[in-house]
Amino acid sequence: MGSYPFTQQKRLLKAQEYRQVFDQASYKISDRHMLILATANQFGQSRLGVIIAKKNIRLAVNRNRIKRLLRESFRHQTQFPISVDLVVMARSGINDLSNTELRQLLECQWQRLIKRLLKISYQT
RNA sequence: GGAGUCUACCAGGCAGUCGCUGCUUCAGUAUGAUUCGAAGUAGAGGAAAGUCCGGGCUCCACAGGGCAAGGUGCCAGGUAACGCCUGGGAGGUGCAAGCCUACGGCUAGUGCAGCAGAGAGAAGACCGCCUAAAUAUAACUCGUGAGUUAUGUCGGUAAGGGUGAAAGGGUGCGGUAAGAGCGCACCGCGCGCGUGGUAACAUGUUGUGGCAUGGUAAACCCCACUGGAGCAAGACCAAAUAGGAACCCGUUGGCGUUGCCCGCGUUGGGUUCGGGUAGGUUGCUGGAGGCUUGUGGUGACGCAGGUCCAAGAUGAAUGGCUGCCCAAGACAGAACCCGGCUUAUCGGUGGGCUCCCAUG
Repeated sequence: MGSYPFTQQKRLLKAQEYRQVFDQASYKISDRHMLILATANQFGQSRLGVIIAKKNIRLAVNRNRIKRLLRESFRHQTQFPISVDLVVMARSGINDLSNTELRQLLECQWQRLIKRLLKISYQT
């Protein structure tokens, strides 16, 4: 049975690491709830960073909820063909989604990303 | 039983499974640090919120005094302290239990007050009231300036009407031309004194004043009290980089000093010190701590004993999924820590008190 741990190595921790993703973002997936930036890394495992602006989601309780759901969904996601650094930026509409809706939406976004990644890796 | 009021408390639960953070123990590589693995254990709130006050803690400033700005403001007590709490007083409100109060000083000064109204602060004559004094006209009487009556002017007047939120104490009697604290009695008010109370204040007065003292100080102002900034405080370690210091090596190197030599200036390499950016460590949770027993106090709270240890993250943990149950889950997430205040909030539980109805 898979345990899917989520340790410090699987997160973006420093401002510099976030900046790298912003500067070299080779893949972008966007809709009205969120924006996902991604870039390939050399660590052998994918890493996640989350940005939720106070302006978009006012209450700390809701910011925590979205952050946790994002992490949980990312933790169960093991199908990336190459290791990538991700930054997920929340937009204000995301707070209207229920837990179930958000989970389904994220599942869908991961599939879109995987397709893009596969396409690139075939070309190279 | 119904209605109300005050106060204390709870904040969905259980099971399975996959994770996250701290701590403890065990095991492995290779001593240790560290990392990984396993097990155990702990892991948001009554408001964690707003950041509105007060402290602890840290740094800065500090001989003493003054000025400015802001805040607080009945009295006493509690407290580390407060703008908080408790008790008391005063005023308002409710049948009551209760609740509310920005509650120092406009008999220090300055200012302000729409509309209405004659007049809004050493006030005022619109209607009304008066003809005593002054004066004008007319009539009459006595007889040449006096009297009486009538009408008016000036004048007197704050009783009555009218305006207004408010008209410069109220009622009665005297008084007067009419009136008026003008005088008196009672009531009210101020001052003084007595009594009770630590005091705010209450109460009495067979003392006194003759009404002088309208409102507004979240208007200026007067009186009393009041250092500043914050954990991104502060402390430590420390790649990089700028410009430095000391020592050593070389001085047989380069450049300049007219060509050469000496000398001088400048330049080099290494080590250490210092510096402090990125980053890291610490501050960081055992405390004005919780629970409980006794005791002092009307109470807030104090004192003494016993017992317990209850989050500590740092891109930031405390969650996801599945199933079951019910009264169907609100507001909402620690970020140095406490004491308050304010605001948000689905429901529910216990206790005290008041009023109404019924029964005994």
